[in-house]
Amino acid sequence: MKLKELAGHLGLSQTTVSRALNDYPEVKETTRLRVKETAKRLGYSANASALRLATGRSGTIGLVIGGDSTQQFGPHASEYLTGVAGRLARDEIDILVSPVDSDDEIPAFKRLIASKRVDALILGAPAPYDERVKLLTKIGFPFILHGRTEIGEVHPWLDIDNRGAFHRATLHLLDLGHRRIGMINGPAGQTFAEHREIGYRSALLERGVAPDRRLIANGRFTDEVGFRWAQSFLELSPRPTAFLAGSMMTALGVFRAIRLAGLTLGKDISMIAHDDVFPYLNADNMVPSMSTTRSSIRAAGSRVAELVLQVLAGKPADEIHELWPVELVLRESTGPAPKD
Amino acid sequence: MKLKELAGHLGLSQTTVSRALNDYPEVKETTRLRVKETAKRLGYSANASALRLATGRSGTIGLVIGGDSTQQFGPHASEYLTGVAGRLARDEIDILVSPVDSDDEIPAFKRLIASKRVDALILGAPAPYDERVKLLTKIGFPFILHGRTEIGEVHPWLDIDNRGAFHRATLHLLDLGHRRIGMINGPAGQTFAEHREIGYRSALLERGVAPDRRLIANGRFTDEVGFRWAQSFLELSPRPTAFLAGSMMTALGVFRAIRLAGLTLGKDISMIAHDDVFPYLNADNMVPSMSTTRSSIRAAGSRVAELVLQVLAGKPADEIHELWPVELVLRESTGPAPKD
DNA sequence: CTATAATTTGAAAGCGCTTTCAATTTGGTT
DNA sequence: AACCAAATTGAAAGCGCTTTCAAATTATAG
Repeated sequence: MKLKELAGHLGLSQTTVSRALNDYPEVKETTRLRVKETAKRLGYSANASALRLATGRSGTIGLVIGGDSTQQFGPHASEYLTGVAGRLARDEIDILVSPVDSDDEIPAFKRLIASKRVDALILGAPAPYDERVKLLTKIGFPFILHGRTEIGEVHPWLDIDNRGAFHRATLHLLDLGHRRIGMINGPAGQTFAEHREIGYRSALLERGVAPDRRLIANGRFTDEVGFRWAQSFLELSPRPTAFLAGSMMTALGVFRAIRLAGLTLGKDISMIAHDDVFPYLNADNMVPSMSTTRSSIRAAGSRVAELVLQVLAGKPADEIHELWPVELVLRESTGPAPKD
Repeated sequence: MKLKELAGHLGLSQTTVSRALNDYPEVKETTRLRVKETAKRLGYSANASALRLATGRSGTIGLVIGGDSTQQFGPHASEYLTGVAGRLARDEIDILVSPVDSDDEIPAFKRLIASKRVDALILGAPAPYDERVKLLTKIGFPFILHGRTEIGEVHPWLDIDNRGAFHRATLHLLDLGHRRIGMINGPAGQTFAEHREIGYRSALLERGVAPDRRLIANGRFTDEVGFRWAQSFLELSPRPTAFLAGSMMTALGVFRAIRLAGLTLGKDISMIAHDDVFPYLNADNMVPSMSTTRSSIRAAGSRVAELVLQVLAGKPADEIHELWPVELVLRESTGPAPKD
């Protein structure tokens, strides 16, 4: 069923039918109704390619997940995607998922843009000097960044206050008397991880505690990484009395290491983990329940989608900067530092 | 940069340039090289919409995740997506992620197809009498199903042997002397969950153990669901001595309930969980390490993508049926049933 | 050297839509 | 009843590519 046929059925021209379907004002109300009714009845749906070619807009937004060198989407990806998809579906915008492999990232981006496959891009997991961001700002292609870079360029972004979150969490642990706080952070080289470290360090300095680089680790957000680092930290002497974990997955590993060492979480050792709010892994339900710095990555995805639409609608880039606060939710995994 | 301009630069017609880029045999080798080189140098990349319109193929495959009534992608989704994306990227096929909301699922499908947005669909998480599958087979639209239905229709599918996996796991527990085995299954109404229950029940019957419906539960794959059901099962008397968990998330919840009841996993209580192989949650690293029925959902995603390409290449539907075996990996969470 | 076949290139139509510009119909005024 | 403005509809061009069919070029043979 193509427009021409539909027009035939109706005894109208393609022009009028097209206008009726697209709510142009100059078509008579009764014909509009008739057209829409018939279109629905016959199951007409415009050929997307033709429409895109004619309008020059693809009605598609590219979602670049995974980012850096990870050949895989993490557990965060699906939550994030859920948020993005939920928002874009409302406007009938398609999502093109790009698992750009880091080898020829930049050329791949250029092709993506040159082929007019997407109207805009949603980028995530930036490095401090992200080449993709540089490229896109240079050529003026619409995009939004989930996260931030250290590049001076003005461009739209949404980020959570990673620095603030870890600053506050660290301060809280310090106020509970902890002095040796192990930090199991995300992958080195990612801006968000660096921000978290900055927050952590600045809190220590504020309270006059010298950071110990043996207590700072980087790695992917897996239970294994959490477990290994926690174990190695616990072998130090004196050992840390508290942990900061970069993700709930990390926390699960740390949890296990603590238990395996015969220690009790919330008593011998405290922990605060960052929680991106996975519906399938609830900090509240753990035993002991987990104190977290919490920020919904799904909500962020939804908002990022909203913002990229605003970018496309012409809102100036310098008005699209959002820094989301991160909650500190105290539960049972944090307690006063044990007396020596 | 459009084809016409590129042709101008080269002093050739659009026709020849198009043919050169698409490796038509009738173009002279030297010109082909010259064309390709110049195209690359000038960063030419064909307008996707025009190309799609002209060829009638969209070069896009729709990925319908989440399926049923879940307004969200689960933790499996990202792994699955990684697999699918990895394979399709090799052929430069785009992925359109469809978070079809269950309200108007069928109309949404019809629109998706009528608008020629995708060349084929990848469906997952079917119900036994899946309307989507019925529709697609009826109208003859190319697709592959990850999972199976009870509908008689012939269509391509790939599934893991859920029945066999749970049959075997249950048999193993029975052979260890367990007689009361709690089953915390996936969402009711999904074929895979029903298959698992069938496997579980048939194993019990084989050993002359009467299934106890109080020991069979359904729910989403979250730690919370696992926790709640496990707790309620443990309150029964006599309580179960073993658990089957539908996912690693479920298992985490069960784990917690066991510990909270003062029991020891692997000694007082045994557990086998189904593991879709998440890189961020390793059954081996748990304490005690978790016995699992294991099947990589990422590998399945990759294979499903491969198969949908074969469907598009014209391979007959009745030749595309794959039932993947599921490994039973025994670790420390399973042990002989305690003496009463 | 021509005639003919084989190779290589080009002109133009068409994919299914939107949109400009022109044509037609309708309604309100004298 | 005639006229002009406003409302409504239509014809046709164009979006950027592929592909058919015809034309031009080159190679091969007589």
